Amino acid sequence: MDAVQDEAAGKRARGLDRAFEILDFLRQKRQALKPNEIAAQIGAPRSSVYELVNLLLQNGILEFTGGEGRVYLGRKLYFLGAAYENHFDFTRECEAALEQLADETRETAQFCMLDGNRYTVVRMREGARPFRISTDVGQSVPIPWTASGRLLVAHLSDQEILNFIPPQDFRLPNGEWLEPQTFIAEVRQAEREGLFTFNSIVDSFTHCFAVPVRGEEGHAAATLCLVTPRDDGIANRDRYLDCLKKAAAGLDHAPSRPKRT
Amino acid sequence: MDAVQDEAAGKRARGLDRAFEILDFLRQKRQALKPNEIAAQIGAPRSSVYELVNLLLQNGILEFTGGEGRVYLGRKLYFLGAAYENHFDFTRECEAALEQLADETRETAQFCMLDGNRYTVVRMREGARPFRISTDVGQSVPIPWTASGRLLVAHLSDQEILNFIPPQDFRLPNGEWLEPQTFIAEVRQAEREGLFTFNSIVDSFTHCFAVPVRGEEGHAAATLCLVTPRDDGIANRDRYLDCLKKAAAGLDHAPSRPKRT
DNA sequence: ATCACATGTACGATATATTGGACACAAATG
DNA sequence: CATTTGTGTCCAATATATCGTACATGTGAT
Repeated sequence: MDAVQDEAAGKRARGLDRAFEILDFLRQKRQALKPNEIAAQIGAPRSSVYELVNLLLQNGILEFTGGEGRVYLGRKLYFLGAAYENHFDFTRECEAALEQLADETRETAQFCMLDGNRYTVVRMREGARPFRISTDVGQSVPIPWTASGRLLVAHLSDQEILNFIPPQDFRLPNGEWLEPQTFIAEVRQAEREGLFTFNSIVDSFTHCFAVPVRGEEGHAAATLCLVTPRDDGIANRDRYLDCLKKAAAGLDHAPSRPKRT
Repeated sequence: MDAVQDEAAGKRARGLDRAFEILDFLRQKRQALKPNEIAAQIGAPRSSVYELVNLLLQNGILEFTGGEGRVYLGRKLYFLGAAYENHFDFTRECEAALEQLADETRETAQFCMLDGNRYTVVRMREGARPFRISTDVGQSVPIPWTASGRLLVAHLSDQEILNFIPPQDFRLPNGEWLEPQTFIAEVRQAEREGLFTFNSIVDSFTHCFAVPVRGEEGHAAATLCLVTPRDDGIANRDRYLDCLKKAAAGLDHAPSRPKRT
């Protein structure tokens, strides 16, 4: 519904929201930070951050690490994440699919999902020529920057897409502005064709292939992608797409199916 | 400090604490539940639980699954847990150690840690005779019930141990009462010897071996364990302990060492 | 039909969590 | 030496989150 909640000025933030904002921020930074630094960088009152950090420390959600009072994500989060992974048991099948893709194509293969209203690489298998991939596993990236993004929002209406994606995420990394209507047209095209491919707009030398992995609700719960050198990708387009579709078929309905019961 | 905080009557619970209580409860249950059921089973006001569940749903911390409005741990927790695992990169080395133990002993090997003030099996490798192990991976268990428990609290003073472990956890599964002083004596013995072994008090047919894996602070951050049939365990005691110590030495200082930086 | 129960929603009262600002201290900077 | 910056703690004010209660619904039992 309200994708952006922190727009009103002079309003107090809810502790829970702030807490998860802190956790997400630490995940993005991927390093331990002092409460003071966190407060400054997320633009939250220092006293609130100190209070919340202490609460989270007591719960094992955060841990002291790196010295100097720095904190990072805690063990409890690992346990909770492991329980999620155990329930929605996509990991094993996912790894097998990536393995298969890597074997057949020798290219870099990725398993991607939405993280809130952004895109993230959940698992990756490096290809035979491991060139520098621009997005690391676990980093969240604006949806419009990625081929997978076209598939992951395809179940939403045009208006829902516009509400869902933060407006500033249509600003591409090279500074250009991607017209939302252009993006939506690509989404609809991807939806019809059941795939999306393009020359990456994050770098200037890769071609990206994405196909949907469908969940219980029938829409794309995740995607499988290949990231290839541009020449290679264009030369092997049909074969690569076949490999992707085959691998995705093996995962379909898996990501949201409980392990048992 | 204050291990038990929900003792005072007529006091409001803090949303954050309640929220993580809900998450932990779902993890213990390992299944999706309706908000109503959660409220009833953790003894929290229904209106509060509905409010919190909705907040957590909006944040992706919880997800609808299983129909009928049931909720379970969400994808965001998986991402946060993965970030923790990536930072404190014990997984790879841990798996190798378990593999090695399983090869050398053919017995069930476990990697265990504290989860707050209880004990949990983080990873397990089934042995050649996979009999029914009483504790599953991810379930949390009273510290006094386990061999590892003796090692995991050994860095605390006697008084700290008593404050740390919930009093009711000294009630053993067979109904007997384990005198805290007896437990503490065993803790000190384990600390001196750098190991603890006993016939399991959870079941009646296994023998347990535990050795510490030391973290940066020098005390047991985790343990490696073997769970064996009693005869086997007693017959091979010395060899098994050697295997454990060797494997633990390979992990020492690893659990809390960042991958890089 | 009547009752009991499970489930979800709505709302007001009040206990309290969030917040800005003051304070203390150390370290860096001029 | 004076000043600025970074860090953490403490405190009171008030906006609001929590919680009891009431209400609405569906379902199954008696």
